[in-house]
Amino acid sequence: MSIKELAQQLNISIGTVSRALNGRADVNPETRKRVLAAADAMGYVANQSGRSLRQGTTNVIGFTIETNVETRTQGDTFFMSVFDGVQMVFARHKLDLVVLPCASEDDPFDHVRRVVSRQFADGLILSATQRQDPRIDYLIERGIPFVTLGRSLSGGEHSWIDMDFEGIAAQSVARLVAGGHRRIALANTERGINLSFVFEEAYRAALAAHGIAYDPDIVIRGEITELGGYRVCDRLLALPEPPTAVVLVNESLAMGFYRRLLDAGLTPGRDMAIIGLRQSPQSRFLSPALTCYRLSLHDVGVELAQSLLATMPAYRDHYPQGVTQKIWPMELVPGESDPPLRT
Amino acid sequence: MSIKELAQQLNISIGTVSRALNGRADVNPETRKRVLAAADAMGYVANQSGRSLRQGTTNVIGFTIETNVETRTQGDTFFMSVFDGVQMVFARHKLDLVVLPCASEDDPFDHVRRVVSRQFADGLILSATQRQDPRIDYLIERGIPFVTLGRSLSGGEHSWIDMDFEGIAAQSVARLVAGGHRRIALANTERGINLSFVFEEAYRAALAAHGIAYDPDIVIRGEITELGGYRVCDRLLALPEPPTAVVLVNESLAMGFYRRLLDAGLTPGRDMAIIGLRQSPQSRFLSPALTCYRLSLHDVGVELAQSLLATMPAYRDHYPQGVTQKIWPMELVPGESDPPLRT
DNA sequence: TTGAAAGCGCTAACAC
DNA sequence: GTGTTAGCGCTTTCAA
Repeated sequence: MSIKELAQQLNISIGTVSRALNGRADVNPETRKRVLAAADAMGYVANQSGRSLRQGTTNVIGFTIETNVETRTQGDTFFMSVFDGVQMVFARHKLDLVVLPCASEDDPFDHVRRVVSRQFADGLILSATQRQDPRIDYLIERGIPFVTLGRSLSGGEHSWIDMDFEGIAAQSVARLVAGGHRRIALANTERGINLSFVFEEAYRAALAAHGIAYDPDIVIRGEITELGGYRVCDRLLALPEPPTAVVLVNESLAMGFYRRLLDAGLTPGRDMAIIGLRQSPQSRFLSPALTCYRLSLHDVGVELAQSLLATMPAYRDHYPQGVTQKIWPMELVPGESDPPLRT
Repeated sequence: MSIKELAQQLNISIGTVSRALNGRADVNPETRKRVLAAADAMGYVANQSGRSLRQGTTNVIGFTIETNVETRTQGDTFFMSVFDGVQMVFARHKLDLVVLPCASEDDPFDHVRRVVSRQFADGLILSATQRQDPRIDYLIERGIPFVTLGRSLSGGEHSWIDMDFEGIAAQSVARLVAGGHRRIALANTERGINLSFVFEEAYRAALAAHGIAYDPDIVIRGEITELGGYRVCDRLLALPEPPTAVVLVNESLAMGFYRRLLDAGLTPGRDMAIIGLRQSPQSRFLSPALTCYRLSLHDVGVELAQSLLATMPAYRDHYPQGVTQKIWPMELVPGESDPPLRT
């Protein structure tokens, strides 16, 4: 079912059909009605390749995600909600969101390069930004509109949205210090992803602000999974002088952390204070309830979409915000996992 | 950077360039080398729209998922691992996997219709199959190659892969009965999705096989989330005669279920035996460890990809398996959550 | 208000 | 082994 066939059915030229379907003003209302009715009846929808070739735009926005171990074990929860917010905005502009998973064997940079060079999408949303991220430089160089979920040292004037890791680290440390804790560990992710650096820096700054010396022995890096949490706790407990509190870079670690404490005959919270990161369906059902931080992932998705559109000439008018570089605030959800230190 | 420019650079016709790049035999090895080198140097990659328009194929496979509440809140991640397996197979054929999230506000049928009519993809993988699923009939009618992750009453001769819910239900009930349980509840998902029916039927059949009467009061339907599990347990505990064991349609329910028992001063396992569904990162860290079933999601992805390719004329030769209708076996992972009934 | 026609980038059929 | 060219479906310019 091509526009040609549709035009033949109607005894109209294809040009008129195209104009009618695309809402051009210079078309007889009567004609338009006929065209729309026929298109609907015959289930006609414009072929995207033809349209893209002609217009040079795809009406598709790509969202790259990585299907590595860490995303695989916790990513669905996070991204699905973000997608939903993104789509809500795109739907208004008849843009389609397409998720481009980068296979674990594949290199994220090559992946983005392939996507771009095949002209898959008019714009991109990148996740899992690295501290130095060649994808960002590449997209800038190629002039492809994009926004990243996560900061990076690469680029500069591009749009990004990131969570307020500084705020979280500062607030978590302050809360623990107020509870009498001085020996506060950090369970971090492995180096590479930018969040790892940002979070650790903020943690160090927060310690310094309270006059606490940084001790590398109680900064443990591992995989962001339940098992990773188990192992981190294991290493902390094996220290000559274990910490009395820990700040987790990701709430997925909490479950394994709790379990390791229980296996050692210790009680999470009472024997070691724990503050997680994002409130998740799981963290609410931990016992004791995990102290963590709340944000609306749906709203993050909305903001991502709007920031991207703001950088695209065709949509700039609707979103005159320009370049967006936003630290997303998160709200403390006090739990029972970080009581004051018993003296 | 188009093929035309590339050809001009090389002083060769675009036809030859095209043939060289596409690995045609009738091209001078010397010429091919020059073309490939130039393409690489200039970062040329064929425009997908032009190619699609000409060949009528996109080299893209779409994987539809739904970003509804259950997928969004489900703790563990199912799809990322499946994607990874799917991509491994597609990479061999230079096919790109693209995930098409259906927004929670959108209708899955409309969504598939849009995807198809815009000729986005050469083939589709559908998930979250409904008992009656118009998407299946539609794809068959339109002759679009597809495979579903999940059975359905719709269609017939199409390919699908589904988990062995019958086997799980039968094995779970048998295990509990062997432990002395007779009053075995079922925590099911809400009606609609086909798995709900399949699982419940298998549960009833298993009860019957052991001479146990079906009691609708202990079949509770709710949301597949931690909170859903909490609520299911709540309702079961409120019964005049609570069950001594429960079979969960999804392991995400387990965490809330455990929590509700603990809140009531009961011990999961000892006071109520629990068998979950799939082994997930979380279920391994529950205490007592959840008895559940294991499968390789990566392998499911591989099988999905192969089944789809087997139905596509262009790839049929590599995968001569024809229509695949496969019940995926799952392996029992005994935990401590379903001890024998104390007498 | 409509029709005719060019041309987006590409591949394949055909001519040489 | 290479060049030429038609045409995939569509939008848009230009002419009527």
